[in-house]
Amino acid sequence: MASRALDRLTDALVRMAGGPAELDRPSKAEHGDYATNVALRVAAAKGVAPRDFAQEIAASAPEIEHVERAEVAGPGFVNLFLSPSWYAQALGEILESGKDFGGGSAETAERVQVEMVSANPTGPLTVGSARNGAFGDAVARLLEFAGHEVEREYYVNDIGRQVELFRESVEARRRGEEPPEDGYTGEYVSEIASVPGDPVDRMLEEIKAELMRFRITFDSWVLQREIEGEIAAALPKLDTYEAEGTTWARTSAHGDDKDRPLVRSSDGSFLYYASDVAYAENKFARGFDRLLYVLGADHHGYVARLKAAAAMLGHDPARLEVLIYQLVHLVEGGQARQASKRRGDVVFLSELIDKIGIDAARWYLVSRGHDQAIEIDVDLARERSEKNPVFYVQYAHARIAGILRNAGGVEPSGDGAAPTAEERELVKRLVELPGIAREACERRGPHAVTTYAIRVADDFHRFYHHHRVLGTDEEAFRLGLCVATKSVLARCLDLVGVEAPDRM
RNA sequence: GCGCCCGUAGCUCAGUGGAAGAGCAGCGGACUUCUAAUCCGCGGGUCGCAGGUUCGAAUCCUGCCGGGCGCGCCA
Repeated sequence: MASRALDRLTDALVRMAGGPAELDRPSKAEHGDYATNVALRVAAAKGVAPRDFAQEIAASAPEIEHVERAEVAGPGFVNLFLSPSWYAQALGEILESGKDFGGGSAETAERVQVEMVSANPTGPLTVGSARNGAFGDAVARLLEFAGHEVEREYYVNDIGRQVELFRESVEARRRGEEPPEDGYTGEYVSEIASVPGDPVDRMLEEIKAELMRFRITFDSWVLQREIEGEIAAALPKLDTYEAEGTTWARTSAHGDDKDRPLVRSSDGSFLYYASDVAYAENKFARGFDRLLYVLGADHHGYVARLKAAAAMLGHDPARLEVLIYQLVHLVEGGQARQASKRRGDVVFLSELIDKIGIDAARWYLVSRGHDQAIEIDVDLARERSEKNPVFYVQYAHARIAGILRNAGGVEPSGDGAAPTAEERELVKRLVELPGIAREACERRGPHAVTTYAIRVADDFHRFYHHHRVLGTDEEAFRLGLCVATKSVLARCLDLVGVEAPDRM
């Protein structure tokens, strides 16, 4: 947590105790506004009993500005009870910060490249690619909000066996013949076949349009064809040897579990790892401070070899970061559907969007930890779309917009005489945003944002139900709460690429 | 066989050393109101199992069980 109002409390406790302090929100109201473990953390180092030390802290805590009283609890927690002045200050600071509230947490701004989606142009985007994009784009947005400069890139595998197989499959269809062995057979193959032109070019255009519809815009598109020409220059920088009639990269000496072949024995053409190396070198040469690769769990074996490439090329492997997300499994009609483009038995992003909408799709795909497999029951996702948490959060935003539309000339303010329980909870929730945004960014975990947004909406709906805003003695303060809450909700939604409607 | 990931309420999942949570599903309540797509209440747990570290473990370490993904000339 890192709002200024919170930081000042933490700093004061650190000075008082002479050691590290953390503030937590207790689950029970009788445990105060905030609880600190400072006595537990420091007592051991000082060689005193935790509870005794906690007593000392609790006794002098009221000397800290805005601390009304303090109690010792459990093994040595200190529960802090804050005065109304703290809430006024905290809310005032949020209003003052406006749209910037919670941002700019980066200590040093970096140039970061996020390579994501990069699906082969051999078929429409699947829900797996959608998770890649929703996750990668949310991470990119978090990085930008923290103050980093981000470039989004899509790597197009426009050459190689798969795209040739795709071309042959389409051409076979045009001639009315059976597709080749292991060829592509989906319905979309027929559609591509029915219009003239190169199937790969056309597929790529469809992917670009689909991504735009999904609100993901790329700054650059790199073709494997272009990288291929840089392989010859990159390979000499590697640690290689000849064996079995081919050239190998000694990646096992750099953390990989086995070496990787660079050249195909049969015809001397470059293999995929050679392109990986050249592409990584190409990225580093563009001067990025950090390279993020967003890959599905079925590519987790790439982590070690990509880092090995960075090391062999003379770069710090820590600057090359691979973000792995678990796969998206689909269930429809009680049957699992495997994501395989070649068999054509797969749910495409377009189908998911048609059924549950862009907002729900983006929300749902980032709202779980990236290490967690997502199981989507396609039928159920549609039926329950109105109960999707995204609507709950959007509704809170729209409700506030409604209040603000009806508001007269009263100026929103942080000053309130004696905030009620619901108002206190809401303010404490809002001041969490900076910490949530920073942690979500540093851990590359945007799902923390959606989890937090639900809590904010929860606290607001509760406040709304218990207290009228307009035409009350507390109108200025409550309007301030509304403005701040709307801003925080809008920020959270934007960070995951979901719209914040003013009306629903 | 080896590597990565997962195992928390009936279901879907948050919670990476500090007092076990949310949503959905179930049951019962609340609309002369700034939006009832909301709110209030109730029930529900050997945090996969067993050890270890620690004042303190769902969280860290070891082993095991169960599930997912992957394991050089495809990308």
